[in-house]
Amino acid sequence: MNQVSNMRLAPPNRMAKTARGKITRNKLLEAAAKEFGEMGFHAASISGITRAANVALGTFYVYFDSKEAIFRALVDYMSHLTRAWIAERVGPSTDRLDAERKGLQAFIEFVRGHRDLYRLVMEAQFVADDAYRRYYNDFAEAYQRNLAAAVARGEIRDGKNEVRAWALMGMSVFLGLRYAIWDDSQPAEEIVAAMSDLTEHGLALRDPPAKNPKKRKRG
Amino acid sequence: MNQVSNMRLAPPNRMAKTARGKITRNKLLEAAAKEFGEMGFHAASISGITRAANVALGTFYVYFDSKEAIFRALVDYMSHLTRAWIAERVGPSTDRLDAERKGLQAFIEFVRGHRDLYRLVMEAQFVADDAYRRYYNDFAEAYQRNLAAAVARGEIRDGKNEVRAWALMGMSVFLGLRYAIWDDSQPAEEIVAAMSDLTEHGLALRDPPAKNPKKRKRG
Amino acid sequence: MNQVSNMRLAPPNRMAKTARGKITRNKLLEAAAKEFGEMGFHAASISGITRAANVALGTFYVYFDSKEAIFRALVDYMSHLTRAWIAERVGPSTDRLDAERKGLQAFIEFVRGHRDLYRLVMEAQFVADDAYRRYYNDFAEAYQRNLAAAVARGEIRDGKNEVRAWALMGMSVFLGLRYAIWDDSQPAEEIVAAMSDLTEHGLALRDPPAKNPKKRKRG
Amino acid sequence: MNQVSNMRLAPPNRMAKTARGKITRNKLLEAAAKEFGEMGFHAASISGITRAANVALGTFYVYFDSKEAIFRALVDYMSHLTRAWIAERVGPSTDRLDAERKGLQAFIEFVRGHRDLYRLVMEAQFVADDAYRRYYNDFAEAYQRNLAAAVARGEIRDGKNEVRAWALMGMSVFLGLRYAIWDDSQPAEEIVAAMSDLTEHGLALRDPPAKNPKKRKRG
DNA sequence: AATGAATGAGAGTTCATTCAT
DNA sequence: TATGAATGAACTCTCATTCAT
Repeated sequence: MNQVSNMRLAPPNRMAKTARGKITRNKLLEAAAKEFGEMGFHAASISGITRAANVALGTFYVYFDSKEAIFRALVDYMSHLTRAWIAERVGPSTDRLDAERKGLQAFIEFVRGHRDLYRLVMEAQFVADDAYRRYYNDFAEAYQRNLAAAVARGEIRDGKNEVRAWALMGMSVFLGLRYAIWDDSQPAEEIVAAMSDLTEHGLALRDPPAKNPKKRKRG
Repeated sequence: MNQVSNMRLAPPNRMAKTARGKITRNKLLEAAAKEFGEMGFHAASISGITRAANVALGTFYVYFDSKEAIFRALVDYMSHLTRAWIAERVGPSTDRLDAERKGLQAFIEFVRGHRDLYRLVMEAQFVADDAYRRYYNDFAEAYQRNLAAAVARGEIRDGKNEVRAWALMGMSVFLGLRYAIWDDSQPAEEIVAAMSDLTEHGLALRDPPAKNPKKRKRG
Repeated sequence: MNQVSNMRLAPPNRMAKTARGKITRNKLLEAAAKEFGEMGFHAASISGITRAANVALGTFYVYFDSKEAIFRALVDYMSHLTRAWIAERVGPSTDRLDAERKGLQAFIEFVRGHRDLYRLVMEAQFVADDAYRRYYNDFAEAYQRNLAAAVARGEIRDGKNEVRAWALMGMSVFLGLRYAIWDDSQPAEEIVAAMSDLTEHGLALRDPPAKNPKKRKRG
Repeated sequence: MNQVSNMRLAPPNRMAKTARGKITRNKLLEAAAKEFGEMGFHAASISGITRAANVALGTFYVYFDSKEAIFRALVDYMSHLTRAWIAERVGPSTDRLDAERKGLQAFIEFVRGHRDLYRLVMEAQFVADDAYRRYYNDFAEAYQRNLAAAVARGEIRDGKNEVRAWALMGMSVFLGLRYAIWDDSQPAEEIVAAMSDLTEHGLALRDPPAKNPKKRKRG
């Protein structure tokens, strides 16, 4: 459950100067992740966080400027964490369609394993809009680049990659919400298979229903 | 901008019995929609709402049980409003792919015209999760039914319609966020065209990359 | 001791709309005057004020925006109170020197009777500097006008009345501090007599020390 | 502006034993003078002081017992500084009226050059009342002695010198506030001239309005 | 002598909700 | 139906001070 303890980086704000300080700071980050994730930003309280972290109330303000500041730190951290997780599972140089499948699979697994933390990202839209936008804009840009590269390699059809990136992110996010956060009973593979079919071949019939079947050579 | 005044229904809670009462209740709903949309649930205040509605503070509780109650009423109302708007623009019996195009177009237009109100729906996830789930579950069910019917009619390929429904909703929502709420400068038609291409034909090359390049007709 | 209950005006901020409201507001003003006067601005607490006023904590903020706001209200109020007190005792149309005597006498009596309240005015310099300046600037202007009028009437010698006004105010304030706030054992009349002698005739010998001692009648 | 570094004395509290210690202590005093002067006692913070002094927070308590302690040290120091400055400029043995003029001139110049530090003295009334009283009592006593001596020398009229001392100090303080701290645009000489005229000759006409107008030479 | 992490009491302020009128 | 005064729990944040290193 110790979802934040494996943070390699300790996001800025007010850095600790001693080892003890770093430990305390991390305890606070972990406790905050838990509190925010479980109760939401507004229901979470600083005193709850410090209680969970086993430090005095004032200690919080030694390391963070405000409730919002630690929240932002966590959102930014999640950005790295999500990307790292997915990148690791997608691997370096697969073809795009395979990467999509692996990416969604990794994403769903990630959300299932970090439900609370992911909730926090979604709530950022209403607490730290700029951090939220940054999170998805960064993601979208990388996505777009990957799509463009795949087009260039002749792996996928050409298209408006920016829109595609946002559409694909939206899919993942909603599938994550529905099949990871709300109900994780279905095997990720099934979700992935269903979505892959959609994203790869679309809804349309391969040979679109022709009025006059004879005329058809193809689309 | 009087977005709520044309509410036909006045959602439950505490119905007004007199004409005067109905007017007051509607003033409160409108004011609340504006306040919640502009400032978010937590930053909005009852006193802000009553001030905007030009009634005394106590009057609020004549018509609504709590801050959350009026918020829920608005979320539910939005559900009807969105669906009505889209249904009207998609029309009765088009083929599914066309309906998808029209539906997304209508959705983007709707969000662009009701930015604040739509924000409120998204925030529901953190304020009234059940209302939020209901909102999307209802949507997803209808969506699923439509897809199933289209499959039955032989209009689209078969597939796991539940997943498809959530994926397609996610696309719309994210495209709405990106191209309606954050930046509405691009013509909706372009977004629709780009997404349609994706949802209809997918990313994969029409003739999937053949082992033997000779066989390819186009690439 | 009920020093503020005889306030006729209730300074603005957030006016009460009902009789009950006015009463509550005045209770708060009285309690605040006492608290600020006795403990000083920083040591005084809102909860102390509301406790003394016998209302709930939140009630304070129904009538005042902040701790500073009620403090300012009291400073401004003191300005009126002081002036009214003195004006009443000096009477309408005496000659200037007599007015000075009566004014100082009234001032010392006022400070002796409103020690705490007067302390509050002095502290304003460090809490609400603008209110403090306004207080003395207003006073100084009136003073200056009176001096000018007296000069015009041939009652007193001509001179730079602005400087005179500030100097005379300074005298009064310090004598008030020393002989009213710190130690009120000496009869006001004696202080007044001593200061009048100074302000009327100055320190210099009546016949200024002549080069030629013969001319001196007394020394 | 290094106003405190030339402190010869380092007031008690906790003396430094090493040269390094003395330097640190002085850095703290200087930083505190600046912080208190600029922001006032309550808005100033120990951490602000140590930051300005470029030492760690804990170091403060090596040299001073408390925030109030260092404040007091500065008030006492100011007492010496003010007196020294004025004494130097008034010189040893002038006649009293001339000394008054020179004294006020020196005082105004001093305040103009040490605005912040002087502010600190005034605030002492609300932070360290005893130090404040000591400050002015000491001043008043010296003043009184000077006046008595001048009376004895036949330089000035006899009168109640204690009251005179407080009155004259009040004048100076208020003129300093008005013409040094709030607005220093007017030449000190003009202020001094105007006040000297008042303190030397008073307000009254030289030949007080006689019953028998014939005797009047002027007015 | 110097450091800086840790403390925790206490402050001002907000605001949904209640209730007497 | 409408009012608006009153409530008080709960919150975030500050900062002088202590103490182990």
